[in-house]
Amino acid sequence: MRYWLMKSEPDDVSIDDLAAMPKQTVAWYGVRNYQARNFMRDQMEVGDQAFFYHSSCAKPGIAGIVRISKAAYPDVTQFDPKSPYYDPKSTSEDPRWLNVEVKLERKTRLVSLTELRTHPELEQMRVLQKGNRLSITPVDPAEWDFVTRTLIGAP
DNA sequence: GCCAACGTTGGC
DNA sequence: GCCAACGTTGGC
Repeated sequence: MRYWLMKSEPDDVSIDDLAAMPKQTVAWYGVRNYQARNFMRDQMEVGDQAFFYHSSCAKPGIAGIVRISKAAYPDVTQFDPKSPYYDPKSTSEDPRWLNVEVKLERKTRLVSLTELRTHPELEQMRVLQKGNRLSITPVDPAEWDFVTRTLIGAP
């Protein structure tokens, strides 16, 4: 069982959008980076928990907690010429891109990026490292505990 | 296999 | 909109 941080642009899918989805579940489509894909393919398991992180927006930060509800399978948007995530080099026989599905566990207060940066306990967190661009990053259990217990608190 | 050019990410 | 950092592409 592992912990993760998954970035989403709230203009695309926000924590409130997820809360409004049927079954509060959404396919994590659109990942077009091999390292992030490999995390989903090789390491993510149903039941893993992840921070739902708002990126590329006015208030970047952790907005909720989700759980992996379905293991990786081919991302349908790669085959759709109308999708911004279309990949003409990918074929259904040998799909290049995958997605898992996640289910909302709970919405949290917005723990901003600037707040995360103030805590020495989180210095090593992948998402805080300079130049980090990965949309899916592993979260150390100690970091997970610190954020959930100390910063977010009980539901 | 190298590496320059180019495209993307994402905070500010 | 800017720009640093990084990934990908493609010529050689």
